Amino acid sequence: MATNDEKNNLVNLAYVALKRDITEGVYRPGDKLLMRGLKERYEIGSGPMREALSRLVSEHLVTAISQRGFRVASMSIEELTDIYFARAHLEAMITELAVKLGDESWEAGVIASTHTLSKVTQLNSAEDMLGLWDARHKAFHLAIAQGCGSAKLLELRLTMLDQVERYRQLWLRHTVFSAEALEAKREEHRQLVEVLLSRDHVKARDMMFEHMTGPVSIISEIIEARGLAEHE
Amino acid sequence: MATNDEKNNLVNLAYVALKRDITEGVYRPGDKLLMRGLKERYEIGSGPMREALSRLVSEHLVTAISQRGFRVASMSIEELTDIYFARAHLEAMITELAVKLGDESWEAGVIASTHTLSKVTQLNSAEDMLGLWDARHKAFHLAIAQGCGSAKLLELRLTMLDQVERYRQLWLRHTVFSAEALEAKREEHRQLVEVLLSRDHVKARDMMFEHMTGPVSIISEIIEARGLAEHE
DNA sequence: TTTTAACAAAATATCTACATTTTTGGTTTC
DNA sequence: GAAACCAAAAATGTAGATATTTTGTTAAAA
Repeated sequence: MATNDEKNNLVNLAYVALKRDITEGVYRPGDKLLMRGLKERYEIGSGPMREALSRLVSEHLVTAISQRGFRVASMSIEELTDIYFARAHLEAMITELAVKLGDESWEAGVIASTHTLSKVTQLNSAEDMLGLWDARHKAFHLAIAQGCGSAKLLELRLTMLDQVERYRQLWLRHTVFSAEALEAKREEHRQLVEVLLSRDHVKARDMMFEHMTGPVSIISEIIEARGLAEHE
Repeated sequence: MATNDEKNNLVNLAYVALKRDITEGVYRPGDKLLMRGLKERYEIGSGPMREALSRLVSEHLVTAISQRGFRVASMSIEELTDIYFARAHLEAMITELAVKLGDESWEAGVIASTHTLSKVTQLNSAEDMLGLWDARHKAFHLAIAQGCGSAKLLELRLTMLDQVERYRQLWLRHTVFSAEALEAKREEHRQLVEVLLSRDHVKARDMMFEHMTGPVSIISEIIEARGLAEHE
């Protein structure tokens, strides 16, 4: 038996592939997703394809109208603002809990992932560097959040992360490819960890909220510049 | 054209019907959901049925294992505790925001729904009374939450409400059918509204958190008494 | 006798191909 | 210019083929 641990049916493969294609911009916001094309691209029948689409609908990456098929969910400044507002509040709340409840192994995890993140330097390609920094940055924030001790809260957090992903990708390139921006983030993280370990939950909460809302203005500009929002 | 406004395809009908059947206990936690039976009961082919199941999976009401079909998600004291913990924190946070940001029309909405809820009295059948109180109680809490001004937060809130529904149903019968418990809730609501309107967001936050966690011990007892949890 | 292993049959899940229904977009008619 | 119509395109649904898992049986090993 190969390395297929859990779910390896066609629906899953199509789901993962389409999700990637949407977040990577192969299909752009508002694009119509024609069955014909999808079937061809993912080599799958309509039934399973619909199921995969269905999942993305529940993640708000795709919208569906009965009898009129599927579209890539549109992006807008309004959604950007709201989603980051909600996410920042959620993350801040989780952070407060983590500071209150986190034990020694939580602290260890935070410190370890901070270190790992700080070690990302120029690699073969800039693209590799992007991927690695992103992965470790996510791991860093996850390590913090895990201290809250609630599986459901962590799940909610993931929901938001999924929904924000397309917007976040825009910010990511901006940040990672600017030595200046990257250094600023590094410093923010350093201060954040300091406060976390000092167990000042009010300060930690506020700081995390600020940390999470920072990207909004940058992303806003990029969206307007590229005309990504609400194209008729 | 009839009253069908939006989505009236077979998938939706099956989704709604199955969801109701699960929350109402027609299918019990852990039950295997056989395609054969489902197809028959909801008069639908496997394709659409899978799609409906798929949606319930994303709402955590059903679990799926590749090649082994679907089951009603199990219930457990652990999940009950975690889900109410997460929900209480979320609702408390939203309440705090609502108190900070809610405008006059928000206040009006809260007062109106408080009044409407208080007017529920004995009806034809006890079952009718249950449904009406539940609907108005939900409307009351929604009216409060809407003050937060964030569509995404309200959406997260609904996610949690869906996930908690099976547990909440247990509490509902216990509360509505006991004049004593019902009166206690009424008083809690009265105090809650008082604090909301006084704009004391810290107190409102804490009070909402308490209000939301109250049912846990009651539900816990019911689950143990009925042996609903994790049946082998 | 009890346990383990091997296998075959039945039940079940998954997928494809095609049939049906609905929408879309262009053309004609008033 | 608006309404009515029609054909092409697309979405939705069904039936049945294929693949996988489960179950029951038998026989060998402990």
